[in-house]
Amino acid sequence: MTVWDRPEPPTRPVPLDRERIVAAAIALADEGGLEAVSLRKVAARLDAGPMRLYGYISTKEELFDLMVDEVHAEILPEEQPGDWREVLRIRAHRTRQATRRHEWLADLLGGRPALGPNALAVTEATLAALDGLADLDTVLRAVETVSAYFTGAIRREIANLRAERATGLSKRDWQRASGPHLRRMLATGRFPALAKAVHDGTEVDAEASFATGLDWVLDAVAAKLAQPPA
Amino acid sequence: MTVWDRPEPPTRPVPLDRERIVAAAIALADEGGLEAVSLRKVAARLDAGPMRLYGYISTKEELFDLMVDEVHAEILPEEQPGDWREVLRIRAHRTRQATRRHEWLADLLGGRPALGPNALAVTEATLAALDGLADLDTVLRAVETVSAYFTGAIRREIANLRAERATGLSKRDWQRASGPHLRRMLATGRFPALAKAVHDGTEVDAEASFATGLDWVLDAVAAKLAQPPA
DNA sequence: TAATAGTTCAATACAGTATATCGCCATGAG
DNA sequence: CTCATGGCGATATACTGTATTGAACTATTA
Repeated sequence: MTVWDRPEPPTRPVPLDRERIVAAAIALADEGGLEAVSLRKVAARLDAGPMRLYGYISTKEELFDLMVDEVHAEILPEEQPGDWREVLRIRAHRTRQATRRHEWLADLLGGRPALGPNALAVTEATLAALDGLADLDTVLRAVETVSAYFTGAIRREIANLRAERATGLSKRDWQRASGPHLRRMLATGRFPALAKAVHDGTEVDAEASFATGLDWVLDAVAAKLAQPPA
Repeated sequence: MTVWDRPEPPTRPVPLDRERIVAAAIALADEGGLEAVSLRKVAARLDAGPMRLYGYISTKEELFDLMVDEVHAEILPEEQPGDWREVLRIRAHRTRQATRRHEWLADLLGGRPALGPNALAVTEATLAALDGLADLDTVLRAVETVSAYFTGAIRREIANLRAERATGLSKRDWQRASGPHLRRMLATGRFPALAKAVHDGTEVDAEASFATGLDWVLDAVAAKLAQPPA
């Protein structure tokens, strides 16, 4: 027996911490979606038994919360522009980009209040940028309205993207041909306006349509912020 | 042995169909949330074995899609007003109300493209109301922007509602006291704007804040629809 | 140094999940 | 009455999250 086949010493297990667990979970989710995240697989990726994780997190939901918060660190920009409108626009776009990097985020977005440190930091930065522009309630409503928009828009975008991927078709063709199902539905003649929309609608890229809608909402918010408090 | 204790004849199982399955699933979800919906429990509620369902649906996801579409029947109003703005507003409010009756809908809203007959009918009605108001692409963006808003807003509302329920506190108090966690966070002084918002923000009821944000978005959309096509 | 207390981790266990496979039984036709 | 067919249900598989329990190792105390 040479040194080479002497058995490895019983590998002192690498100490775990939340960060490493969350990182492993995110990696798993990036590769195979949220459903690929199981405590067993996360643990396996860290060379640990499943039960080991429960020393650091107390439930799978909590792990998801931690994952969401971790991504919020990517969303928070390094430095903020002074213009409130730009702050909101950038936040929306960064959230969208983060979701494109981590598609599973779409499944979690808006599903639970985000109270982790990074999410709070994002909120803080947003509120700070709008502070004093109008009475507090108006400001809050402005922020919430914009967030509601981009949350919903991002979710829909990802939902469509997945549907396209599943059929391997572009959005146009997807709606045109989408399985026999939609075809049949449209062929019934019960949905003339929809049929026309599917037929005549231009295919606009997702980013542009996201940005356009966002600008509309920002316009609306600007108008309300400009009004003197009632 | 009297007639009364004569054993029941081997109950010819009630024939199943999608409608009954979906209804059972919705009942389960209404009572215990989406996570309470398992194929086993749905089947049990219909006095059937789990495998029986696979003759009518091919996967659990499909069952969820059917549930969502079923609720869309509640969302589609009997008769539409002529005013496009009212049409959009009513659709938003009806979606919100449906989600309050079926909270689990919040978990599914926007998660997948809604292509069932009822969902298509809702879309059809909406598009019909906006037909001709502007060029098609603008109309589509208008509809999508409004949908994105109310989807996101409804999800957040339900998320908050659940969080409040979990702690048994009102929104105000929830944020004030919310476990030790948020308290500690705010106490660090790292989130002054947020702290001020939590401290000074008036508690507005969910419906009013939903309606206000919706009006803002509708204002924005109105402005864009009014503009002559570029 | 010896013994003991305590903490940390992993194996096992349990109850549940979605879904595939297969064999039986009941109903229909001939 | 017999036979075939097809729907149905029981069983099986490979997972899931999580509770419990016991073992092994660390640190402390006598």
